[in-house]
Amino acid sequence: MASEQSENYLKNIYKLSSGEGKVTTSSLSDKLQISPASVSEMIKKLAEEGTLTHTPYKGVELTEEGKKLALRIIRKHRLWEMFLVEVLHFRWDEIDDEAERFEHIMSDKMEEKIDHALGHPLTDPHGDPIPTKDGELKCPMSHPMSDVRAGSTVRVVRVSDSNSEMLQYVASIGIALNKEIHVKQKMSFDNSMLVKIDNNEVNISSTIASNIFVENV
Amino acid sequence: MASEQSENYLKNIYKLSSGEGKVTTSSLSDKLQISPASVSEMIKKLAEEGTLTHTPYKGVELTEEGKKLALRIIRKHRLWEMFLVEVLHFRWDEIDDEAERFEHIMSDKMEEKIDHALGHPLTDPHGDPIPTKDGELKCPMSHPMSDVRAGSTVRVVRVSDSNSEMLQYVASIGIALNKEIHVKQKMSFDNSMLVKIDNNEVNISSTIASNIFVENV
DNA sequence: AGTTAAATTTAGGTATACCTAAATTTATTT
DNA sequence: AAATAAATTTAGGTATACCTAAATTTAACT
Repeated sequence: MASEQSENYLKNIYKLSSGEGKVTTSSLSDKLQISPASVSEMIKKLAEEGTLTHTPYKGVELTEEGKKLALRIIRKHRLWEMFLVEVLHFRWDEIDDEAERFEHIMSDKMEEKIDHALGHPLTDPHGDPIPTKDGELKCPMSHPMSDVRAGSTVRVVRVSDSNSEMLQYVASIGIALNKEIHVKQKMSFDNSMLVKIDNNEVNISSTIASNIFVENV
Repeated sequence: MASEQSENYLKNIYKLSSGEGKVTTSSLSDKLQISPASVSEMIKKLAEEGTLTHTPYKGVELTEEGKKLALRIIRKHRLWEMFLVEVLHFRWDEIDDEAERFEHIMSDKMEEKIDHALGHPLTDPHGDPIPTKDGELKCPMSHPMSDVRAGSTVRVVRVSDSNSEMLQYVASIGIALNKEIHVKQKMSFDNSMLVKIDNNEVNISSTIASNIFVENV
């Protein structure tokens, strides 16, 4: 069995890869808040274990086995989040940290019991799909628009409803479900994005971008 | 905050000390299945941290702070066990290992939520008392079944959770919380007991009898 | 194309928590 | 009281996973 930290790397590589394809050392370093040097080391170890392939100086890609493991962790994370909200009545904004720690120590038996107690839910409280036990993902997984690379075109599948003022603004600039968005440029200074919606160019702040969930098109 | 392993040491020192007073390196080594050398090292570290006092070659004793921490872990362990049985319908011989891992990552908020969801229970599924948040512990009036005289009828209030194999066996012969047991005979040669449970006659070894806690009925 | 900047990797070092083997202290036996 | 046995501690070493600083590779800019 992979170590707790290995699992964490796999999970986050999977998440980044759905927005980026190949995942770089620095994007992982950013996401995990671990120095690039340490990430580089760990990548070497994971490559030896066969959960990912590494092209030095280029990036990493999960193997089939690595993807299975990542989806299994994501399944545990999302089932546990669902459980926290439905059964223990945690608020939405409280659950992520709790699930973060638990996903790695959750036994397979516990996974089953929780899945059963919740009636085999298909999505977590954020609306993200819960992978199956075999590591399959029925509906495509969305990712925050903030993870999308410049040059890509994506389709909106979900807008986080944490803030109604933001929802209204987002609608006013033409963003709606199934709307296609082309990312022209990512500003390095504040991570805002220049995007094209219905032939209009708009600048979107990183805060907003991280609340708009898209799939590749 | 103490590390996960520190917590484990404190918890087990507490458990041993209630039966032994001072706890030795070798008894801890036995209980934790960690070499005496490693235990000795860890003890030195815990003594420096102030959670226990160590008289070299003699043994250790928890400080007030150490006892508080230990009882806090035990509280989390027992609350989680209760939750596993009451809410997720685990069998009571399955829960100990699950709780073992979780007790160390359970946040204070989670502790509160679970305590509330269970209606502030006073004992865990084995009948062991759950310490309060301030680290107080009230033992129920009970005695080991090995002390019961032939001819008495008693009620099970607690089964010591020291050994999961024994727990499973005990469950298999029909012994459960609040179950009534009639002691028919005590064998003088090996101190085993002939008892009646649900109209079945069973022989119980002295080892098992000393791990089943009962009250008179 | 050549230089500079950015990203990545390697080198050397830290902390935790474990191990075996050897040394030391304490307890037991003759 | 001396010798031996048992318990405990110290010494030296391992694995994981992190770090900073230096070296290397790739990308970007005149």
